[in-house]
This record gives sequence, structure tokens and C-alpha cells, in this order.
Amino acid sequence: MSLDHILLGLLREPATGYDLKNAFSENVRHFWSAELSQIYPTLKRLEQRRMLRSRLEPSPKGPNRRVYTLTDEGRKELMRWLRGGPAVGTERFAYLAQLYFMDAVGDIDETRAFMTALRDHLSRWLAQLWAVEREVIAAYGDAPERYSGAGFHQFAALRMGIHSVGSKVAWCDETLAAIDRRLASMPHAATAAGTEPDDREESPS
Amino acid sequence: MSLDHILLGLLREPATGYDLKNAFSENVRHFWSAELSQIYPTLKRLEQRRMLRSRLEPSPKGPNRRVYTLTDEGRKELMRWLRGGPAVGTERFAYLAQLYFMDAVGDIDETRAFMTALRDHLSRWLAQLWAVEREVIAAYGDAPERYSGAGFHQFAALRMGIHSVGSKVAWCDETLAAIDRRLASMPHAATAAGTEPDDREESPS
DNA sequence: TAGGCCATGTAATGTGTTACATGATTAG
DNA sequence: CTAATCATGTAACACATTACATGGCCTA
Repeated sequence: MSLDHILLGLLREPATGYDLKNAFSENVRHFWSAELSQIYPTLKRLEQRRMLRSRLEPSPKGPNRRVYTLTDEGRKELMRWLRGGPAVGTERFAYLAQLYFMDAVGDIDETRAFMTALRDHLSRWLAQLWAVEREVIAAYGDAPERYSGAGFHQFAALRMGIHSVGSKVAWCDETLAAIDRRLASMPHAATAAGTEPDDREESPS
Repeated sequence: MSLDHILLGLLREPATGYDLKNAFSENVRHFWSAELSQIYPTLKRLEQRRMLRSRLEPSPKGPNRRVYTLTDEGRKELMRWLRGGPAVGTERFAYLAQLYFMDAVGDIDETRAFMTALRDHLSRWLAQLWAVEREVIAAYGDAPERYSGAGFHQFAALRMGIHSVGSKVAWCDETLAAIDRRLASMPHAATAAGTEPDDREESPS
């Protein structure tokens, strides 16, 4: 149900489906994304439910633009969602699942390569977030408590990304260090045959 | 595609759909979850694709159990997934989206209540993760680099949860402090009318 | 005897991705 | 002339949730 609400949120300014797709690419991509093929039907549905109204406008280039605006109904629904308390969904981390099962590969060097690739990905992401933060601070100063209402909330969301991704990079480093200690203390494990488990102990749950 | 692989991972030991559901509740719930109504059709599909084989067994209580076991095909597919590099999907945070748009409510006290509720939720979760960590350390010692292969990987996954959720709690505290500074420096904003924007500045992107 | 656990599934609906299909305008 | 951007959408498929449907055994 969340794409509905995110579109309602973005549509506090009138926009077309195409505009909204671009809004995702710009500021919102760090916590949500959606394809045009999902956005168009969703907008249509929201209009049927009277949350949105649309009008066709000629476009300087390309076909006519269908510009959506929020109705009072839509604004009310947005407020209901915002006031309903934090929507803590079941977060899913496919790469954690991979790591969890990766002992099946039987070669800790593969785990090491996996963690290195993950660290690389995460640290690029973190660098992007830092760049955005620097731009914001350059434009609006380093005291977010004095930003506009929207600015304050958007900066807070950005800060969560920085905390969260940063902590994952730190976790990668911790795990890589543990892998290296493991390699140092049991060097044979690294080259053990893949399919035979090299231990019979019970594993921590 | 990931539930498929997670079931393959869990099925290194033969199990029924019901067993797998319980496995989710026990150790895997921190990074994935699934309902029985999703698990049963997925197992059936995996069997059609020759990744799994099943046999019926009488059960001491209740109806016959359909026990699934991994085929060579299935084991290969699991390895392909594990060796394919980290599956970094688009992570979605509905509560971040809420925060991002929450200036629409026009009352920073509501943002404060929101962040307090979120902090509460996250710190409970963190406490659970710490409890699991304490149990593991009590059972297997505090040197994870000497755990079994499975234990080492599972502990690493647990550590990511601790880093990640912990950093979010820290972010909640940072944000709550910023809210309080904001309330102290512009006390009127807290009681401003909800629907009128109290500023016309551009907001940080 | 009531409620929980064991154990199976189906149906309906909702959410999201990938591929397909079209066509004008503009910048290099 | 070619590729990107603007701008619309549909169709097929994949993934996930909620509700429905059944029924025996065990414990309080």
C-alpha cells in the first residue's frame, strides 16, 4: 500500500507520471523506487478512488501530459498514513540470507570475496549520501534545526541513510577482520574441499 | 526469486513446509519471513523444476507430512546463487518515506511522537538481537573466528543486524535532539496551524 | 471443552518487474 | 542521422499477503 502514499506525498505539487518517475530518481531513490509501468496504473487507480484528479495539458514536446493533482480526499488519506505511526514492515536482506547460507560453499575465501564486493557497493552508496549531505549543508547551513519544515524532515531522512549504510560498512570491516583471523588461525579451512562439511559441531542458532 | 533460494538453503536438512515456516520464526526472521500460504506453492514449484524431491511420511499427530529434500539440481542452484555476488536489491523503508513527507502535518510535535515510537520499536528489536548474541557467546565463546563454518556465517549475519539496528537507534536519538533544539529555538512552529505551510523557502532536495 | 499445535493446502487480491508498443522533439 | 529525452500506456509474469477451509491430537 505504500506506493500509493508516496505518490500522494509527492503530488503535493501537481505532476505527471513521468515527473513522478523523475522525482524517484532524484531525492526519493534512497528509500523507495518505482517503474513507470507501475506508476501509471497506480495513478489511474488513485483517481478512480477520488484521491487524485487529472487533466490533459498540451506538452511542448511529446504527447499530451496528464497532470495529476491531489484532492481533499487524497490529502486526508496522506494525513491518515502520516499520523498512523511508523510503518515498520518486514525488511528483507537478500545478501544477508546469502551470507547466512554461505558456509555451504565450503570455502571461506569465497565469503571473503563476497564481503569485499558488498563493502565496495555499500561504500559507494555511502559516498553518494555524503555528497548529498555536503550539498545540502553548503546550501542551507549546518544547523538543520533551522531548515524549513520540509528541509528538516528531508535532512533527517538523509541522515538515517548515512547512519545505516555507514554502520553496514563498519560491519563489513569487522567481518573481514574476523575472516582474516580465521584464515590465520586455521589456514587449512580455506582450501578444504567444497562439498564436505569440515566440522560436525552444532552451529549457533 | 529469493524465497526460492532461502528455501533451498534451509533444505540442506530435509523438512516439511511446516518445519520451514518454523525455521523462519526461529533464526531467519531477522532478515526474511514468509507465510505458509507462500511456502507451500513455492515448494511445489521447486519440485516441478527438479530442485526438490518430496515423499509422504506418516505423522505422529496430524496429517501426513510431505518431507522435501534437495536434489543435485537444487544444490547446484543454491551454489549458483551463493556464488553470484551480493544480491543488493532496492531496499524500501516505508517509515523513512513517512518522515520525509511528515512536514505536511505541520506540527513538529507529531514528528517527535513518530520518532519516539520508532525508537521504541527499534530498541526492542536491538534488545532481542543482543539477547541472541549473548546466548551464542555463552554457548560457543566470544571468538567467532573459531566457530564452525555455519556458526561463523550465522554469527556474521547476526552482527549486521546489531550494527544496523543500533545505528538506527542512534539516528533516532540524533533526530530527537535536533527536534528539541528546533522546538527550543522556534517554539511557535510547534503549535502552528496544520494546513498552512509556515515557510516559503525552497527545501533541500 | 476450549484453545493451541500439527499439518495440509486453495482463492482472491495486492504489489512489483520486465518486456512490449508508440511516436514527437531536440541536441550533438 | 542518431541518440536521448519527453510522454503515454498495456501485457505477462513473478512475488507476497490475507482470508478461507479442513481436521486430528494434546493439554489445561
